[in-house]
Amino acid sequence: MMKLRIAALVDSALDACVAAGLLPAGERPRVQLDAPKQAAHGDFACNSALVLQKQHAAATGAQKPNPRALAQAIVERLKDPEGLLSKVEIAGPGFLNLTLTPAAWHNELKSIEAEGAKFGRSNAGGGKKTMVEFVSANPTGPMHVGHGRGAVIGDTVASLLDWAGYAVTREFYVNDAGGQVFRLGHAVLARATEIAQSEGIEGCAGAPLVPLDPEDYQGEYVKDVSRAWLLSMPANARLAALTTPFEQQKEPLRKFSTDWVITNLIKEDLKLFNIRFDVWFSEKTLHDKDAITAAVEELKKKGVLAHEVLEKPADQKKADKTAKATAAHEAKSADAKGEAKVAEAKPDAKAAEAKAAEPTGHGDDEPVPEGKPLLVMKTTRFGDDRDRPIYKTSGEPTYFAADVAYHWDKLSRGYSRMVNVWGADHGGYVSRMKAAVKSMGGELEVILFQLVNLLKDGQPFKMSKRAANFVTLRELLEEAGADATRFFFLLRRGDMALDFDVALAKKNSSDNPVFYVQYGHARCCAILRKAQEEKGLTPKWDAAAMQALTLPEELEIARRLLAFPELVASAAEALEPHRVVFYLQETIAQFHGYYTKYKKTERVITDDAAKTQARLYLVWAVAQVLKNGLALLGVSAPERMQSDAPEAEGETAEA
RNA sequence: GGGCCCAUAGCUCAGCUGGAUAGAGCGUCGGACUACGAAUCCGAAGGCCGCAGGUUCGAAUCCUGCUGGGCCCGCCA
Repeated sequence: MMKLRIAALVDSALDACVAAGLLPAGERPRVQLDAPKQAAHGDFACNSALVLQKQHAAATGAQKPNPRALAQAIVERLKDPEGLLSKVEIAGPGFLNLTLTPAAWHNELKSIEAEGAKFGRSNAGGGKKTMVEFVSANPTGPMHVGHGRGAVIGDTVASLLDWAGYAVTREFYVNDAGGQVFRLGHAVLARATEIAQSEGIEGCAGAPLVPLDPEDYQGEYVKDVSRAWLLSMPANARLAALTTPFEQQKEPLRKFSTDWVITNLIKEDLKLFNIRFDVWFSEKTLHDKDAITAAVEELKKKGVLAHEVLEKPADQKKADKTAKATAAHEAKSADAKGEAKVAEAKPDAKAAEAKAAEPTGHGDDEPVPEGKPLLVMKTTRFGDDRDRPIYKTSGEPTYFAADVAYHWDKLSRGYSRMVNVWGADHGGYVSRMKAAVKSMGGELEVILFQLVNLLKDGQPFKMSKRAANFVTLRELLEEAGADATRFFFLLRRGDMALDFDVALAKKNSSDNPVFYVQYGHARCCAILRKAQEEKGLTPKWDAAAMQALTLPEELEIARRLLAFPELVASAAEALEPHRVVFYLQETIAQFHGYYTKYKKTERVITDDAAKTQARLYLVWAVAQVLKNGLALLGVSAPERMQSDAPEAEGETAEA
């Protein structure tokens, strides 16, 4: 990377300053080069003289720091054996403004051709074993929009880390243990007895109705599971299954139901999104192989466990809390970490509030006996505000305990970097889990993403027929298409709430950011096509011809394209995929500007062979970088845009 | 009551881990095609970077305290 080469030059100039006694020996902040906003400030601005002004003063015995003098000393010692620099200026309080020769950029552009689809990758991560755990939706129902955002952020962060040279594993933690999955099983049985009567499925006659419990999952999809369950067995076995008490078949029901949901709902949706997981990790296997007791043993050795009587949590507005809990439950919120609720209409919250007022006897948990000591993890020592129980009064492990065991497992599998992607509503879980991982000697990074507001032409968007309160992810995908959905989910920083306008996402015009970028790519392709068809020209890097790239806009584009690998690396480090989105938008905007400005005077394809060859290569390079960036985001880069004919509704699909 | 996140142009948001005169899109107003894709571009107007302190060569960025908004605060998962 060009920046690193220049930084190295400055660094050795600083060494020379040390040798001359102008700076103290030893550690110093690394050389930082910024891309200046002003073109007049050159290609890179270096602040070393400002950063080191005090050390300089101390070493030279000067009364007052004099950054410009230091800058001067650096410039005098700056060696440039390759002749990369055309101008070095001291500016302002003591910046070094460095300008490269056009030839330096021309030569560097060759790397885009050399690396092709890999341009943008680096080995910044040094092959470090890294896990990104994301979605981890409960296998109890369809994914909703909040899961979608988590899925796209997680997948793209994983890609970013991969591009930045980490050895990445994408993992889905399946919460197939605990109370919720049995509620699904019970719902499936109950619905099956309904269907057996209403749909006259063979071999079911005479089965009594099992009533659906108010705590069971109410969604329509449960009937699909029930139907599949009945059809999965021979007709002559159905009546027996329908009449066997739930308690006696809860485990097989659980298994069938969660498997079905994962296969037919979750995996299907992820497929539409083009997301593949490397590992599906079942929570149940942790229980089955006693991983929790094993993890507890480890924690004991580390001295982070204790027996404690837990106090009731601090006072809260009770009415409010009950209302919320009910509302959330209504919409099925006892979900694992992939979730961020879709903004829901106020009326529902109101309804829930009203509901909470009546004594519905809703309580999915038995009263907890107080005053009994429990085995807890001392997470407060690591920044949590409350110690967390490992086992419930009933003796069962808590969800937290399983998660601790799970992360212990991750650590023992050798993941030194662990990233989890959670919805903002799990914010309260972060410090606890970080504390737990820290006590086990690891470090956990958590990306918390905020909720999604679905809009259509600025108005709240509603459509769900199947899942009472939520727009499902699949509905959104069918409405907006995978490309637009992915792009829109990445359009904002994760810690910002996101307004997702479905109407905008479908629009074929430049106010639709996905379209804008894809169109830009297609436009470049159109130029390349024309050159091929009319002149038989193929873009390729040619040292002699490249000298024809002299327009300032052309060099700016080159500089921007060549900064792509660095951008990817820093976006990966910050775990911020939205940076790639902005980069792509800005890059293509710059190209459009250049193109329009010169379309009458300095066209790409002319009779000037060298200019044509050089510009063709530049256009090709723009397309290649856009293509790579879009690939990184999981969005297609079409070579032609579909015409906006009124009947054409579909998504432009291209790999 | 406590914890996490957010506050930047009329609206929606960037701001590269502390750099020089704070940027983009939408919206408003005014312009540019006999086409290598006008599905685009150019220009203008628009700012107390929520408020008040602090840190330093230098703050939208870091620290503290306020104000306003979101999420959360079970032995549930």
